[in-house]
Amino acid sequence: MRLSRLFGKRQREIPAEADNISHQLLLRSGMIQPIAAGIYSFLPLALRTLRKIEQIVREEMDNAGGQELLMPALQPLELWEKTGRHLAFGSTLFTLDDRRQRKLILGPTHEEIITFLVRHHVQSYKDLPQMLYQIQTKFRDEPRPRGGLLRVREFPMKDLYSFDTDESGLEESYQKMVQAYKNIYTRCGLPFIMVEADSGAIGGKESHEFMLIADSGEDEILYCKSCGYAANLEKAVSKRTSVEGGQPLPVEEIETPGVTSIAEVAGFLNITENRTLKAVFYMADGHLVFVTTRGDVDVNEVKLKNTLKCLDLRLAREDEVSQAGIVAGYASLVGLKGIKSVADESVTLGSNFAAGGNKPGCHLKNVNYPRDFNADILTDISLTREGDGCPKCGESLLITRGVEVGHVFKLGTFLSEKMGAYYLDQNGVQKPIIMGCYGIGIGRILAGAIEQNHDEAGIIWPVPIAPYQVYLGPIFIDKEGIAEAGERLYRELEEAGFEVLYDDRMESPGVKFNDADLLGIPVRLTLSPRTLKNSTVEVKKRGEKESRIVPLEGITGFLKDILMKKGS
RNA sequence: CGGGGUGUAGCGCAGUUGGCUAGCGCGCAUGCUUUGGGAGCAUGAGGUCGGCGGUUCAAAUCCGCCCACCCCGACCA
Repeated sequence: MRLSRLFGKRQREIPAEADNISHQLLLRSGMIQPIAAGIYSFLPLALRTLRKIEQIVREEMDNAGGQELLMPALQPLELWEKTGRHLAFGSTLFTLDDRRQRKLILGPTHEEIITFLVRHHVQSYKDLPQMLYQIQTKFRDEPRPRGGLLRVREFPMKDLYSFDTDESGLEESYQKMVQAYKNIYTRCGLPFIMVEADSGAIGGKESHEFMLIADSGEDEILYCKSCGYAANLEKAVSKRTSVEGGQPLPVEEIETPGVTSIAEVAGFLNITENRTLKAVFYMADGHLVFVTTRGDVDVNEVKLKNTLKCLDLRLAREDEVSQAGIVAGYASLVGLKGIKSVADESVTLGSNFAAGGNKPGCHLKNVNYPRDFNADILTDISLTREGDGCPKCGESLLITRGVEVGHVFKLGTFLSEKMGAYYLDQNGVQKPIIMGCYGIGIGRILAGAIEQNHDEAGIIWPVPIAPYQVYLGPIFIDKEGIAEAGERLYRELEEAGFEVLYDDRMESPGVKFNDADLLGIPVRLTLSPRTLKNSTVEVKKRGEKESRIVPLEGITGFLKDILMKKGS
């Protein structure tokens, strides 16, 4: 490709709207163009990288036993009403009416469609297992698109669905996909981490996410250096530790006027925060829920939401709390009746806690579980923090940020049951098909790759997903045979099978070098009167400081070597 | 949806106590001179000042309503 003809202008200045690095570089390099919030055009350069990522994904899916197909983006809302998932997706679902006022949606994912398909084409255990996938555009009306391609409303995604007869089959499919995913990120040249995850709106049981480590990532990951445990913040658990509080003593009332927060209570009584009980109030699908934890523990709202099995969860407003007869600042579960309650396990890990007295200006000392209070649900709803003990080995957990570029779920049978996707087993017994689903955000890999691989000057593409492998930039192109030599070399490289971006522009060296750096093509070739005189060319790898002079004779072999080399 | 911010040429910005033909840098076009890390000079093209309405002799500038986009939070590949 001739740079003079390449569609998509590079920009010298950082676009004002772009805040994070991949967004800035994608815009500056002329790879994407926004048209509305979270909606972008992919220009030729970006599309080449996208296609390369897709190809790697496709090969790994095929290798793992997947079959590619293509489902419609346009889906009847009816299908979603059948599974009830239109409620879980809520207004994230793009909806529209056709000319007969039939409700349609733009698919945010394809479990409904694929299950419908499979229901019609699978009858017997002999038809299973199956792994079906597609690479297709997904639509999600995200509440807040952000970060360029990191979070958008229309995006290309690979989604594979597995169908098995039993749990061990699902486990096998799941492991095949995990391995395929690992292969994909490795082949793309992108360091990743696999973490335990919450399954969110998709539903289901076990779930893992694949993260590209990057500071701009939206997700927080807790991980253990010594045993390898890693989990998304919303899923992470920690080793729970008990607080020494001594033998249970009789409950005692204390006057605590104006003392409401945990910090104030602890200070007033001269005890540590983990010797108190915290009360937090949520509205779950419109109902007030009393949530209590030990004073040093924060609530993990995702865990709480899963525990309550509710669709909508938010902190309750003051008026909602007082309407329920609760005295904010002095509340506890001691003697409280008629309100749904959830307690974190931490309330059992200690004794003689300080808690609210359920009347203004009053707290209780020596509150003990379960002697003095109980909760409808006792479980882990704690927010794990950096420094907490690893649940597996007890070492201190570390925290980092990542960009989620893949997510695998064990779905089980709830979708197949709702959609009527059954098979007959060897004994002629009808059983629901066991499902798994596996997604990769192709466009997000592109953005994540830039987040991971850049410097002040621009992008540094890993070779396997670079839009072009070689940037060929003759300088002083108007001088003694340079243009001709450039054209000759361009032709030679293309004939040898290299993907070459040929900078045929009449520009100063500085302009060309800066553009080459911005675009991040892995290898830069510079042809100049100086090098040409000795029948040589200057070769510089994008990620390296030093360049070297190489004879034109045999240049294709030389390039092959450095492009193949690992880590380049 | 809550909180914050911004809309003036392709990009980055100035101008906003109302006042002349709306400016600057980059980029773009033409010409000459240049050229190993974003060259110089000259000439030139390019604007519904986010939109609608109002106030006024006069609005980018004041008032009202609306829209769009960005950032922080609740959600996700």
